[in-house]
Amino acid sequence: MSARYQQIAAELRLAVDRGEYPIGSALPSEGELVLRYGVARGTVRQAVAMLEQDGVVAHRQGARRIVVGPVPTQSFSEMQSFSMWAVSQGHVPSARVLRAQIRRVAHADAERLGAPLGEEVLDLQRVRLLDGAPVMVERTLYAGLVARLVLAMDLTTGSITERLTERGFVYAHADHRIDAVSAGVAEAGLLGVRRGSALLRQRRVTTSPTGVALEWSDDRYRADAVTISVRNSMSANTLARLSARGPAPARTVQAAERPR
Amino acid sequence: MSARYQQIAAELRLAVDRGEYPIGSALPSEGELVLRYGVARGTVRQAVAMLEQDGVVAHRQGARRIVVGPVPTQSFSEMQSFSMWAVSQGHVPSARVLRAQIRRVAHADAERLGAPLGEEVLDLQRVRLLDGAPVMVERTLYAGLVARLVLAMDLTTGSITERLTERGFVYAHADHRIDAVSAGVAEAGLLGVRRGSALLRQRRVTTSPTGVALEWSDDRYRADAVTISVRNSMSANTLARLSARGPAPARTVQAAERPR
DNA sequence: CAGTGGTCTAGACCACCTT
DNA sequence: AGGTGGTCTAGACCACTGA
Repeated sequence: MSARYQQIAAELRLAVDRGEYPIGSALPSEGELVLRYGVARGTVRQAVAMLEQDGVVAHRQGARRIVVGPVPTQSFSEMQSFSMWAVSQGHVPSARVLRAQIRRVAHADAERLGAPLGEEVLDLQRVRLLDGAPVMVERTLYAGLVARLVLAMDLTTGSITERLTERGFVYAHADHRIDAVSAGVAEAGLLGVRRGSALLRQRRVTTSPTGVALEWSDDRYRADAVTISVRNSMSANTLARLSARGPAPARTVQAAERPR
Repeated sequence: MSARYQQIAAELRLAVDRGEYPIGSALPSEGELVLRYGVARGTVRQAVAMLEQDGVVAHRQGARRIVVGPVPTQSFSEMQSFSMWAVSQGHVPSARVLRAQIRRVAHADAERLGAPLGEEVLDLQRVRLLDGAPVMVERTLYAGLVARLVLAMDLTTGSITERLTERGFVYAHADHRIDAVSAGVAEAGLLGVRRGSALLRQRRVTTSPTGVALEWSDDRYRADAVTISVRNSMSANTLARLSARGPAPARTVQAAERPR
C-alpha cells in the first residue's frame, strides 16, 4: 500500500482534474485537510508538497495554495522510454535496428554523448516509429553492466527500459541536454525529411540510485512530431540554459551495481 | 536570516563542490548530521531533500545517500531572464527592439503563444545579443497588468524581469514547450544564419504565485549558441514529451494581482 | 541483525497575508 | 487580529539495505 500522503496527494489531484477546485481557486487550508483526512499536519504538508512540485498548485506564505492547473501526470518512466510514452499517448511504437554491437566507447562517442572513454558498452542505433511513421533516430550506449542483457532482447518491439526495470535495474536520475540540429543526409533519409531540416535533439544520461550511469543517448526528433515540455517553479528548479560551447559536465562514476 | 535547513543544505552543497564528498561516495547519515548540526531529524531531512531535488545526491531506502555530482546552481530568475543568465555566464547581453506596442491578443498570437484571445498586452519583439552577436529572436507578450510599466522601461539594456521584480511582481511558475523550427527569411537575416537552418524554440508562460499569467514568450535561439539543460529524477518529474499536434493546455486565469 | 532512511504524530512558535 | 503557511522539535514504528 502506498503511503498516506501519496493517497491524499492523489485524491487532491483527482479533485483538481475533475474541476472541483477550478483554476485560480484556493485549495483547502492545511488545517482543514488535517481534519478531513484525520492525519497530522506534517502528513498533509507532504501531500501538498507533491502537488507543488508537480506544478499543480502555487502558493505564497500566509495565503492559501492556489490551483494553477491540472497537470497530466507523466511518470519518469514515460519520459525515459519512448515506448512507454507512445503507449500512454495511445500510439503504437516500434523500432528498426540500424546497429547493435558491443564495443568500447570511442573518442567521438565520448564527446558527443558524454560517456566515459574506453568503457565497454552496447552501441545501439535505431529508428523509432510512431504508428508506423518514423519520428526519431536514436543512438544509445548501454553501460557494460546491462549491455549483454539488452543485446539479448528483442530490440524492435516493446520497451527496453521496462524490461530492465523488471530485472531489478532502477533508473533514478536523468540529465537532459536539449538543442536543435540540422538533419544530415543519413538522418534525412531515415526520417523522410529534407536534408538540412530542423531536428530536436535530446541527449540524455541516465543514472541509477547509486549514482552509476546506465545509459547515454542521443535522440533526434522530427521537428513536427514532438515537443518537450518542462514546468519549473521558484522553489524547484531543474532547468538551465547552457552555452553550446560550455563545459560538458564530467560524469565518471565508480561503485558497484547489483540488481536485487 | 535564512532557515536552518537551507543553511545546512548550502553547507553540504559547498562540501560536495569542494570535493569533500567525492562523486560516488556516501553522504553522512541523517543521524550523524543531527548530531553535527544539533537539530532535529526533520530539519536534516528538509536539507537533504533540497539536495535530492537539485540532483546533487541520489538515494534508496535503507542505504545512505550517494553523491551524484556537483550541480551548478542556476536560479529560477536566470532561467527566466536572458539578461540575468548572460551576466551570470560572464557575457554582455543587449537587445535591439523590433516592435513594442500595446494591443489586443490576436488569433495568431493566441495560437502560437497560448495567450488568451483578446487580452490587452504589450507586444514586444527583440533581437537578443550576446557580446554583440545576435543569438536569439524573442517575441514576448506582457500581460495588461504590467504592459505599460514595461513599455516605459529602457528596452535595450538591462533586465526587464529584474525591474519587474523590484516593483513587487513575483514570478513563481513557468511552463516551457521546447521544439525545433527552421529559420524563416526574417529570422535568418536577424540572426545571421542561412534560411532554413535549425533554431531551438522555447515557448514559455510565466505565472505569478497567485496563478495569474504575467507573460507569454517565444524565443528562437541559434542552434549553435544555446543548449537547454534539464535534470529530473524519479521523485521529482517536471519533464514531459508532447506530440507536436497535442492539445495546448488551456490557461485562462482570473483573480486580482497587486504588487506589494 | 544493526544501520539507515520512510512515514507519521503532536505540539510549538514565528512570519506573512487578509480583513 | 485571526488565518494560514514556514520552520522546528522529540519521539515512534516500519521497510529496506548491507555485512
